[in-house]
Amino acid sequence: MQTMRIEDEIKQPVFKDEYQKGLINLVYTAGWLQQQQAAAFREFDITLPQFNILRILRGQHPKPATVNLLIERMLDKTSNASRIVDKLEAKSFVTRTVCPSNRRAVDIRITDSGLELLQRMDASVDLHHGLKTLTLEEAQQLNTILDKIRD
Amino acid sequence: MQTMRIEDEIKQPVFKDEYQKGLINLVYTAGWLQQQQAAAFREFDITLPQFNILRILRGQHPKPATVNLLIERMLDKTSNASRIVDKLEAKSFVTRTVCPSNRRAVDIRITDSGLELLQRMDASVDLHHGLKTLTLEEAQQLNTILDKIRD
DNA sequence: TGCAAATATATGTACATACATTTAATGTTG
DNA sequence: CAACATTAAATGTATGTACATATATTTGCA
Repeated sequence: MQTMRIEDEIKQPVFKDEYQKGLINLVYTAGWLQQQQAAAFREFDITLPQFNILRILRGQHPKPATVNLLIERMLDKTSNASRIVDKLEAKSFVTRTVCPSNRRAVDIRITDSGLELLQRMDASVDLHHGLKTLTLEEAQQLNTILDKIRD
Repeated sequence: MQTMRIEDEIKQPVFKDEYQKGLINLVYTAGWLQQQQAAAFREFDITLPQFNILRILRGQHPKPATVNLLIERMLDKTSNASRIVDKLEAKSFVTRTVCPSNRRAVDIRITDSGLELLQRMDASVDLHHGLKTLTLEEAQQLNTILDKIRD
C-alpha cells in the first residue's frame, strides 16, 4: 500500500503552512495509533488506560502504588486514575487497601490474575508496535522533534 | 526552558528501543497539544470537537453539510458527529433541517452566531499553533515521518 | 408493485476525560 | 491543643468515544 498523505485522509487539500499541517497530522496519527492498540486490547476485555495502569503496577510489584503515583506516571496526567482503578478492581486485577502509614492514601497492588493477564498480552501487543514502518534514524528524528515541540 | 525528554515527563527512564519510545512520545505529545488547545477554547465555551465541526461547516457555507460529510472530514472518523451537532444546535451555532432531496439526511448549516464565534476565535487560536518551536525543516520531517507511520 | 437490502441518522450503554466539589486524614501554627 | 490549611482520594456533572442497535427513508430487483 502506498503512503496516504494527511491531505487525503481528511479530504482537506490545503493547509496554511507546514506547521498547521504538522499539528493536525500529529493529532490524527496519535489517534490512529491508539485505535490500533485499542483493537488489539479488545479481545482481552481491557482498555488502553486500564492496561497502562496495570503496567505501572507491575513495575512497582510487589510494592504498592498510590493513586498519586499512578497519576504521576500516566501519559495523560489529568485523567481520573481513581475510576480506572475501580474497573480494574471489579475485574480482580488489582486490590485496594488503606495505606497503614498514611490513612488518607490507598495502597494499590496488582494481583496474580493481573500479572497473568499482562503476560498473556505481552506476546500479542508486541506484534503491533506501530512504528515498525520507520527506519531507526527516522524513529530517532521523531523523538527529537517531539521533545522539541513540548519545550 | 530546556527540553524535557519524554523519559523525564513520565518518569520511566528505560524504553525497550527507539520505536517504543517514539510510540509513547507521539501519543503523549498529541495529548499535550490537545490540552493546550482545549485550554484556549475554554473561554469561548466550546470544545475541540465542536470547534472542528464548526470549521468544516464554515468551509461549506452557505451550502449545508450532512452528518456523513462531517464524519468524512473529521479527524477522528469514529466519533459521534450527531451528538456533537446536538450541542452546537443547543448553543444556536448551527441549524438542522431535513434535506429536501433525501429525507433520510439532515442539512446542517452554521448560523451567523457560529460564524461570529469563529471570527472571534481565529485571532486567539492562531497564537497557540503549537509547533512554533520547530524549524520549517523539522516540521517537514515530522510530516514525512507521520505519513509513513500510517502506511 | 412489493419486499429485502442499503443508506442516513439517532439512540443506548459502557468507558474515559475534564473540571469542580466533597470527605477524610494529616500538618501547621498561633 | 484548637483552628485552619493542605493533602489524598472519591464523587458529581457535562462532554466525548466506541460499538451495537434502532428507526426511517430510499433503492434495487424479482
